[in-house]
Amino acid sequence: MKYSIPRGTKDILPADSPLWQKLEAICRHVFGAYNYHEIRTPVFEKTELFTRSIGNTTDIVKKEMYEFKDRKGRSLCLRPEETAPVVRAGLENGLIRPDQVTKLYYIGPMFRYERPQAGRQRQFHQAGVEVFGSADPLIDAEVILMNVQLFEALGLMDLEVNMNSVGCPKCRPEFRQQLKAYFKDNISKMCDDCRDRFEHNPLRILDCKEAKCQKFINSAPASVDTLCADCKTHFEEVIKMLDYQEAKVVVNKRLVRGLDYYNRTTFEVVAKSLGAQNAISGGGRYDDLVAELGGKPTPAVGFAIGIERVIEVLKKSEIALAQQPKVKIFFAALGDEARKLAFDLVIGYRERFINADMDYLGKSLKSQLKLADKLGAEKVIILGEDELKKGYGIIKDMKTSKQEEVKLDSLAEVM
RNA sequence: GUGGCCUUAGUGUAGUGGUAACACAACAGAUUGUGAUUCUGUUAUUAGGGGUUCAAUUCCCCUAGGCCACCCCA
Repeated sequence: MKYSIPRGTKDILPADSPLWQKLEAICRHVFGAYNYHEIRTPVFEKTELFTRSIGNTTDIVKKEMYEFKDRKGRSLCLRPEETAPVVRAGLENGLIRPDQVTKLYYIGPMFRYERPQAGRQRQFHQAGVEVFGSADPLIDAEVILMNVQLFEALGLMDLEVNMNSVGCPKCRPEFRQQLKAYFKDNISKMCDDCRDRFEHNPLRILDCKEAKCQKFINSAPASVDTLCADCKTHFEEVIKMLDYQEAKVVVNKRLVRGLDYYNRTTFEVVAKSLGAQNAISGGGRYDDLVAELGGKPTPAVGFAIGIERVIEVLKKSEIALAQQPKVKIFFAALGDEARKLAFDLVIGYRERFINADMDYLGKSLKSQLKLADKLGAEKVIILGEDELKKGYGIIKDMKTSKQEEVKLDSLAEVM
């Protein structure tokens, strides 16, 4: 094959696209019910937007960005995530204001230069929401509940919703210190990755999967125990609201999120059926990002779902696969005269938005009927030279195989 | 970026150091204008490049891609 698809990307073929459409429609439906409005931003942005927001030390920025220079030498990046672009767009267009609540959602492709694997591609799709302007725990709860409702609406089962609080710039340094103090003595006995994390990002040690590290991690201090008074109250309020709504959310003290901008509430939903890359959505609060990107200090919360991963779960669980549209009426014509008439009639049906089709290859009647059958046609109109001469066509019901003769001028009204 | 497995017709799979098999799909036909069945036929120089050999699809190396895991993340 001379041309093949770039590594880590996938074509979404007609067999799958109805499922995508269904998923997107349900996202819009649920987000709409919570009064979120769609925003669409460019797939590329100035590189600096991402280095500022996501954090210079994260893998995303260090080695996963599709960066390029345009013809004027400006450094641009294919977006690896959409929170920063939404903040940028919201600020630039006056949508985000400290004194009002703004609710936005987006659906679209993201790009990260990673080694492909199950549930991980270089171009993948996310649907996400962002709320700006409120620090109220109700908003944290609302966003989590909306996420849960979305998955329920899709019929997903065996999900686990984890949440945690990572504190704020006031109390997180304290937690970091405690962690480093705790691991200091034993870090030499832990894995290479953890030793690296100890230096650069001690919080990440908490979700290491190595057995030899686990025994030390188990009794490590938890972020929720070192929260400052404000963060603690906030966290408790969120939990209270979720309990009140009977949401099945589990507090997971080990949950750490990768992006630098998160503070206080973080959460993620994992699907047990998926394998290593099993997080199907993730998000949290990021109260300092808007100011970091040049706006007035404005609290915010958001999350994103990984569409490919959700699609995988949907396929595995055999949840009602959406159907391709089927042909309602098919015209089998023989001879130039008849084909011309058939074309005229087909167009007429289509103008009324009735799915109609015909043969374009000059096939035999037998082949045309075979095709009609394959397309799932309900009715076939047979137009042969003999019929044409006599001024009628044959209408055949493909289910019952019954045929009847119908006058040509009433063929436009069969369906 | 690291590691393991893999790469044969449209799809899914056999197989052997001597010039490729099966299933499904697709297309065509079965006395010439009627669909799901049945029968027949048609459809591949075995990912690309290099090497070993009289000879490679089968052995070795490289490249590309796929799958899976680590890292990380949705």
